[in-house]
Amino acid sequence: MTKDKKQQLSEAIQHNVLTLQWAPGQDLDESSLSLQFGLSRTPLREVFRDLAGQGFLSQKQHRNTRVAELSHQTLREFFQAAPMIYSAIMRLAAENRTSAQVQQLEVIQDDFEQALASADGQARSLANHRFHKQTALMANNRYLLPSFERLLIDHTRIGQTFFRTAGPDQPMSEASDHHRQMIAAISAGDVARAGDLAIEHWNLSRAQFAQFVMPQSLDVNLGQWIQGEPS
Amino acid sequence: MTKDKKQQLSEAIQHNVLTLQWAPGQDLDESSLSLQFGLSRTPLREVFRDLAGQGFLSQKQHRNTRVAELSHQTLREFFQAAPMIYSAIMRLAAENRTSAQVQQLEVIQDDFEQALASADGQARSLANHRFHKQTALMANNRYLLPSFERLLIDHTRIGQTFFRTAGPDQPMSEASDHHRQMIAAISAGDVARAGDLAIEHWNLSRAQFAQFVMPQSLDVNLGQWIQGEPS
DNA sequence: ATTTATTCATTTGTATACAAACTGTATTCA
DNA sequence: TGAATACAGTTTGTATACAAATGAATAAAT
Repeated sequence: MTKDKKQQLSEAIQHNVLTLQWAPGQDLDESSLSLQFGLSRTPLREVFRDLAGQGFLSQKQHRNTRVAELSHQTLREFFQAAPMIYSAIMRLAAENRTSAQVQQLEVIQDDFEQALASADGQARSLANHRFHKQTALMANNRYLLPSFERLLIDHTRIGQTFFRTAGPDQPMSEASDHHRQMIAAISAGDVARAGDLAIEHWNLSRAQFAQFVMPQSLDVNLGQWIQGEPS
Repeated sequence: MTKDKKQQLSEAIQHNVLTLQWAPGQDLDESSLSLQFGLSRTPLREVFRDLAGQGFLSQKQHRNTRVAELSHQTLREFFQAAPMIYSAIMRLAAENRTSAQVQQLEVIQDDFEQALASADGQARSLANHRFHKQTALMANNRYLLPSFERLLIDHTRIGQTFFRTAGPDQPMSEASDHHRQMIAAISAGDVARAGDLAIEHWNLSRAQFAQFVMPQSLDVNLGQWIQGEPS
């Protein structure tokens, strides 16, 4: 049953990071985790390295491994990159998708809608994560993937706040609508439409990001970088 | 003198991969390398993992680590992603550069021109690599960086053919011209111009890519994807 | 003769013991 | 009292021995 312990460990860490159960910047303890998962430190450290490479964790020489930080410098960089990469992924997904992948995406979207109906913020957020991850799989481009995955990690972490608080109200169902339209565009191979939808979908997220950042960086002129490049 | 053996090993591997001294797909041997660098397998394997995460190497479970492959599927994906990412990096470099970084870039460009004057294809190619890597550093965006670095690795590997064969002739000095213009645009903070130059510079590379691919995939309709998306 | 098992050698993966580096506390000296 | 230093405890990094998995070669069977 508990086949691949490394895989299990990796997924557990990813889960804890994405759901903010482990806070950004939080220290990880090798020995306690290795005890907990019945692994020695050697393979555990390999998992740490992989996840650091993917953007879940961060490592420095002779210092303990931490959950990747989410500073407002990070967020600035996020906003500079996200629309472009999301849009490119969506376009490529429309171009390269297979019908099996589209079916899989529909299943994931069903899960997402079910999660929206529930009160479980984590379930909502993770279902949303899986949706976008599937689009990246469909885009099938190894060069874009690592950047996209990094963006998605932080997008999901920031989105926690949003998915946690709200009921099944306005912006939530709007996001779900977008997903449905994306599936249609991808399925039809409508590259331009898929790209536009990504931008539209991402614009919807802006409010929630501002909300997340606001309390902890009042000193920053948000408008300057929320709306695009400083002139 | 030989301070950090892991760092040395990592750089040696990167060098061998980038210069094609290790061919794409070639197997690496843990025990012989660990002997050669005076490191035990544990830290050596950590270096392997890091470099696999960065796109230099590739790993599969219970199989030996290899130099990352360069298939023509890879190249297709390369062409889909490269112009966009290069252009974005160049724009951000123009936006975020510091004067110290610009100075550093000028030093690197001097090296590049010196390398062009020499007959050493590897030196030329690596100098070009360093130039573009510096622009990525200046762009200062952690989300874009991993994709850019992957592109640059394969760009450099493919470019070997080009830099090896030619003398200090037409396209070579044109590339150098572009570099100089990029420095000017970045230094002036001219975001749009920097982005355009990236596209222009990249278009120059197209011929050399076609040349690289041609002999080993005669069965593919090159025109279809060299020039952009299939319609 | 071709396919299917079985064995053995090689290579990858894991556990553990040991070495090096860092962190915080206590002690010394001005 | 305050700064600097030394020391101890903890944590990270490395070496090595051992276990598991793979692949090639041989033997067996149809």
